[in-house]
Amino acid sequence: MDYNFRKIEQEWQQRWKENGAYTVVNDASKPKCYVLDMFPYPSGAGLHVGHPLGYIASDIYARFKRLKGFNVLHPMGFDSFGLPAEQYALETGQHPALTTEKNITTFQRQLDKIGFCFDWTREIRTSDPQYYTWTQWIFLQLFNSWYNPVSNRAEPLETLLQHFTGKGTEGLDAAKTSAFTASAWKAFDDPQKQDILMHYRLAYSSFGEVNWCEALNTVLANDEVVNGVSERGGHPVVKRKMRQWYLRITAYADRLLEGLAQVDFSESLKEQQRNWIGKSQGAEIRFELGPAPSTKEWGTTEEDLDKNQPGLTVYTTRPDTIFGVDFMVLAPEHELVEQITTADQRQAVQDYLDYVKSRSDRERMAEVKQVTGCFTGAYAINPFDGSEIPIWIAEYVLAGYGTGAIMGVPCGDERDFNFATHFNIPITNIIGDHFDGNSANPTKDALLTNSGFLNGMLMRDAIPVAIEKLVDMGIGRGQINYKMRDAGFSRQRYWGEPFPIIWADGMPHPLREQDLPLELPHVDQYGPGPQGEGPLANLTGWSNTNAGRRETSTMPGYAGSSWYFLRYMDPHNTASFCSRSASDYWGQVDVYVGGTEHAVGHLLYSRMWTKVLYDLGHISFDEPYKKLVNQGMITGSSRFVYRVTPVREENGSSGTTAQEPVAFLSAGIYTRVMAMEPAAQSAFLQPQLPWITEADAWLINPIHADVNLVDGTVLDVEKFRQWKPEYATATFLLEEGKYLCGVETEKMSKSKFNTVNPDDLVEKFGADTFRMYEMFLGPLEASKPWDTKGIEGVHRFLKKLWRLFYEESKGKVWTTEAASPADLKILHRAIRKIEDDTDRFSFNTAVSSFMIAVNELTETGCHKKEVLELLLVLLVPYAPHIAEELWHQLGNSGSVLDAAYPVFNPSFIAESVKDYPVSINGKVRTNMSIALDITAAEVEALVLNNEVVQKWLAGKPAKKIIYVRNKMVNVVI
RNA sequence: GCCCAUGUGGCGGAAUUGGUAGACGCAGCAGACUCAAAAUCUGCCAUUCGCAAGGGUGUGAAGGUUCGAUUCCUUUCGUGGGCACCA
Repeated sequence: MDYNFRKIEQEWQQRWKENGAYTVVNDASKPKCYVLDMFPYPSGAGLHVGHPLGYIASDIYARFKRLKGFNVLHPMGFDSFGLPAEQYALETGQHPALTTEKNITTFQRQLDKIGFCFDWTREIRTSDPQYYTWTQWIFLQLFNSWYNPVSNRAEPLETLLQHFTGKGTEGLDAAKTSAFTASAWKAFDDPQKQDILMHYRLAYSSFGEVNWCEALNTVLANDEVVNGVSERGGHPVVKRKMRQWYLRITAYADRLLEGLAQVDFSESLKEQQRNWIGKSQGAEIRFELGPAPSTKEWGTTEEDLDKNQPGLTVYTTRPDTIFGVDFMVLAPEHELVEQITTADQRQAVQDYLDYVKSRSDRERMAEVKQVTGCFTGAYAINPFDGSEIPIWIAEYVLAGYGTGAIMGVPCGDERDFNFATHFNIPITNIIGDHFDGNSANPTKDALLTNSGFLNGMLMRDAIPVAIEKLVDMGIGRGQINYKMRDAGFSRQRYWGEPFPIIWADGMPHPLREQDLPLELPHVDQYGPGPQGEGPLANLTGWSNTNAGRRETSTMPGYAGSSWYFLRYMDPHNTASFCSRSASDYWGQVDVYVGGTEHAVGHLLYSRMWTKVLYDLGHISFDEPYKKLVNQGMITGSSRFVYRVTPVREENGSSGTTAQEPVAFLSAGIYTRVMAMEPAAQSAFLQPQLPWITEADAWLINPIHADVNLVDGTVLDVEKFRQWKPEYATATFLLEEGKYLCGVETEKMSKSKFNTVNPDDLVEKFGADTFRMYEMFLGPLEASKPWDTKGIEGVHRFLKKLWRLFYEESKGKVWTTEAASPADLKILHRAIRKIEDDTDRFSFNTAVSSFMIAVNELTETGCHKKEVLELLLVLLVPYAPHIAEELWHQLGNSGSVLDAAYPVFNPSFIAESVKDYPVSINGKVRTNMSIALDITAAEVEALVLNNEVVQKWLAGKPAKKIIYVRNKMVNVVI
């Protein structure tokens, strides 16, 4: 009886499907565990071996937890709204709904072959109206809520209205709108009130500068723009003023930051989120404008800091360096520029502004190091010593951050130093020896000099002192800034959730909840609508209603994915997005598995939505994911052949027509030839390639060969000849009868011919082998190269395991004989190691431990059911088909997953496993067994009586015996 | 430039987190079985000295702490990723 994996896997997959083996019910009697994968976008391109990596890991973990008695939720679905399907529709005219459906079918078929334990009854698709009705519902919650800075949470708009009616804007952040009193509020008309409310809503519409991508004909969020081009497709992105929907994620900046302390994410991912949020603490300082020191009394109240007051307000994180200010710089777009520029500088400033305008964002980004700027002719006054500070404009200061103006402290800031040096602005040194005159020193640990009342203070201590003084003088205050901006939430596209909004009288009116879902209407044309609107604007019959005109943009891709993990808990609920009992039971996602590419997009948005739903009382937790595991990339291992190409006389370009001779050099020959002088090269090649005449008449180029035509590094020459017509008659220069390819590790991509299709491997080796091999490749979180050759080792292991039960010649070999202590030692060591490894997501070492155990059992000839059965329990998360099959062969019924075996009970592990090494003088070590938790004296007696130790001590007394942790005994002679 | 990772045989990687470095697998070499192939099995496989027994060296490099360092600290180099005029 052979290991017939094809038959076994097909039968078990069939059985699982028929029995609904992985259907999960909300069973409050069992502890829960929620294991989630980042759901895929169903793209049309097929899978390669890198794609299932995370799914396999989560599948193993899900089964493992079920084995340990947990009720495990392990669902799968599709992020089925999105740009690519619509781009495809534009090119081919196929409706996105159709292509998406088709892609999902393919996707599911591929996944099913690998034997995942997804509960498909809970499948969700973000483009399904049953699903997006709740996306729209949550949008309305956001629209009808505001962030109360006093209670520090989101609240329904009613509490804001109460506040306005009672106290006006008193106690609220004044920056949002200009202040008004309760009576003024009551006097406003409706449009005025709506306009004010819009400044508070968590989802709001506003006229502002957006990232516009002409090629995609839509607005993009900041995280969808990378280096000035769109993340998808790499199209140019420009700034444009438009009316847009936004998500007030900035209100949650602090809580998103603080929440990172409670979640188990990798340090680098947390760092990425922190960088994105970009919190910085500093101060805003207002400087009086020159030219001469003013005699005006400084104000002392908050209102005096109003930006409308004369003066220049800057933002700095280093108010301690205020005596080192040698110049001011405004962003070119700063509103004061026009006002303060003096007559003799007007032309120069205008020229500079023209220059700045002429430069694109990309140019600006590419030439970061270039120092440019222009003096305005105006001066600000240092409030402490009355000195005049020249005010410049320069593009390195950004209008959108802080106040759009900075104070230049060249001795402490690199950019300021470069600026001062470039424009010959004298530099004031306020840090004594710490400044050497050649470069800025951004230290906080220097003692201040030349700094008036701050003299002699440590800089980091001077920061609060300086702020306090500024507050006393009424010219400054502590201020926290964030780099993060509110997230753009509308797209001028078709394939997304329609907004449940109707515009009338210039105001947005939400649909009533009972009118949801607002279904996406069918279109035949996917081109843009008029005036920068999306395709929905072309459907005038749909967009014009009695109540007004519908919002024609749609929600972005991240809308549906920001809350999908909640829907899995209660996917068929028609009364709410998820019943409170379901979300209370399942709670946070215990383990979330996915790539790092969503670090600052999806992961931040879904964290925010969770916090909003929590604040509004819809769920009981405010962080969605307890633990996040980022699987690493599987890189492709590309194979190269080295082609010798003649250079055409006429134009000097290399030829590729079929008539021309084609030759390939094996990798070793290539290396040798490349090391030769040109004359030697032709002398070497000519005997074999007669068409080579002169040294400069040919070229040698490495080109990608399809990895599927290569076994290890040996090229299958015959298959290669058939690959492309022009290779059919090629000459191959071999080494020892073989053509060897060059190897390089690169990202997997079709164009590099280094992708490997999982279907082929599953067909050839089986799903169990494939699953275990993907895990065996290396640590889950590391990026590692794919090597098809290695899969045979894992396949051999499974065959070896099978032979512990059945052998071809003898048939059944397993017995009911009782296990010996030696057998149990092998088993128990495996249990301890594999359980621990699986718990820590160290799947590669767990697979190794399986191999060791099977090797040992084979070696000792152990075929005992008692031992093998428990091994299957351990194995079922990794290789479910073979484990279930053999489990049945042993005469068991039901699934191994539900076997109530005491495998994972700590007391189950025999004493036999516990042996500990002894180390003497750091030199000699051997194994000996000692009991746990014995006293130092007992250890001493044990060690000294130990035969091996006696031998090495050779009669000499030990000076000291150290009982180290990990039960290691160490003796110093 | 800043931040975060990371560096171990020909290759992927292991080392119970300070305790026998190189587990396990791939590749390679030698052998068994076979008419042959496949499959399977056995042995060798960091480096150096040695016939051997047995030594020496060795975890990117240089220091340090420790009885003991791949692991901790300092400096430095290489690779990968993120951020990038955020004041």
